[in-house]
Amino acid sequence: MIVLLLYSRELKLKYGIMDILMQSVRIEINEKLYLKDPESSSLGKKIVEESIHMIVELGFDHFTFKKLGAKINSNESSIYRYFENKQKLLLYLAAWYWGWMEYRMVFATHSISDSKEKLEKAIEVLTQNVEEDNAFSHINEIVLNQLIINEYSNSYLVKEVYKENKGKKDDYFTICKRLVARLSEMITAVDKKYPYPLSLASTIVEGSLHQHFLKEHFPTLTNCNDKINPTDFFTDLIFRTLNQKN
Amino acid sequence: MIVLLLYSRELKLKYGIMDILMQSVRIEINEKLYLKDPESSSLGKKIVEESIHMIVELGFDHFTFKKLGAKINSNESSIYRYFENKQKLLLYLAAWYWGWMEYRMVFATHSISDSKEKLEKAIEVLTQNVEEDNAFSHINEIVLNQLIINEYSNSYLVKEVYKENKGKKDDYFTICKRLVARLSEMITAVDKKYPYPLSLASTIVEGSLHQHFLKEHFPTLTNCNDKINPTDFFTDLIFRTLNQKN
DNA sequence: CGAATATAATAGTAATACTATCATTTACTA
DNA sequence: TAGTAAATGATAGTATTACTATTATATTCG
Repeated sequence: MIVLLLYSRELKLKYGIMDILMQSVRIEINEKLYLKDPESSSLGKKIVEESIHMIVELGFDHFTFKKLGAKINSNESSIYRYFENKQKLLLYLAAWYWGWMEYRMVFATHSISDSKEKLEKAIEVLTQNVEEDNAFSHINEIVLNQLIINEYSNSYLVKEVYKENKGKKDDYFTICKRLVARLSEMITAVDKKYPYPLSLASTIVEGSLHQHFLKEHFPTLTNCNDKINPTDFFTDLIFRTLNQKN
Repeated sequence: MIVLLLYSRELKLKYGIMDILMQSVRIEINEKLYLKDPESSSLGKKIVEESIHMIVELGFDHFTFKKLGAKINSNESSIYRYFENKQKLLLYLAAWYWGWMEYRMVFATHSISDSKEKLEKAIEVLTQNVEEDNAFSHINEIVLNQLIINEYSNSYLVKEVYKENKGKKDDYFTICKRLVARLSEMITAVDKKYPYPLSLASTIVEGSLHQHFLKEHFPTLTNCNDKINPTDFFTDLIFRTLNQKN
């Protein structure tokens, strides 16, 4: 869930309302993903902040707590007090990412009453490349977006997750599930008769990451490039699909 | 490429033509993926055969050459003579899988002249769950299909691949690229004006794996289940999308 | 100021991902 | 059929990883 704090009138005047909101948004994350809340200390924040850069740089496989400790002038053992292991840290980052995406999607679509427009906006938010960091949170969203594009599958392919937590596995993905459910509802609002709203929603969410990945690493497998982006492709796809006159 | 050997008339009578073809099909795999061709010896075949089962059982992360050696009554060091490391072995298996899919797709669609029918058949072959093993090759295709569903992303997310092989990285995926290109052409044949045939093709190919994965591990994120399968979803999606009358 | 708490430093363990060496079996050839 | 090359097996060894445990040193807070 998202927690909003109240800010003074002065602050609201100084920054825009969106910025204020961003500043005060806190993305709530499943407690089982950490041992000690990284938001509760400056070391914790540094761990999260720097791990994002490091995973993007080295790839998840070559990322270790020891290397991270060295980089932030801290110690391996200290990092272990925040996260059980690096898989949990990755899941934490993924949860944060989905929470943030959900927040942006809900925020951007909330005031739109036309269902088509609403869905269009949602797709835009979900499939766009993140190009601006809100600069309030310690998390660099641009780099985090890159991380998720590169490693997203790791975050749910780690067999640990669903072996360790039989029955509870879904907990880790509550946010992502909620996001897909919301998108699915928007699809249904546009076309009540469409029979696969959930599959279409999950295809948009993960297909978008995939197209971004292809664009970067295997450009011959996609039409996306500097000019055409995944948003164009998916917007076109969804509106061709819904409300057919057959 | 696919190599066909010639068989005697007797054999052709004994088995059907498809079976014969299957028996004589050999999927050619990039030589850089192995040190010694595993098809060239019984040990090599055992390595490939048993590794598939083991990776599905343990998950790729917990799979090791030592464990595999124990299982096939061979030695870690012997396996290293066939494959540089387990990542390469996974890439080998993925290459085999895509080669086999391409073969099935080409075979199944070759004689169809109507472009819609052709595309429909291709989608069917690519998105269906593999339920029958051809029983000729030593590779169990049902289990391999399961492996690819579980671990496919590993096979191209391993940073090694595109760090080690800058510029050459695509080589490992030639077959997959060719498959997507063929599918893309079939899409264009149905609708010459459709602007994203490559993206649509890659979305089908990887989206199908993803839907199979969700069906199994996160059923609330998909409409696919025992009755509805990814083939239904994608067939519907593609034919709604192409040849709109707008 | 003292006590709790957080962090750092160090050491140690078991597993992994290899490499190297040498012994043995098998296959092939003169 | 002996003799040799090639394939495989057995064993050992190394560096790295993913931790756990222990103890020492800061830092914070009542």
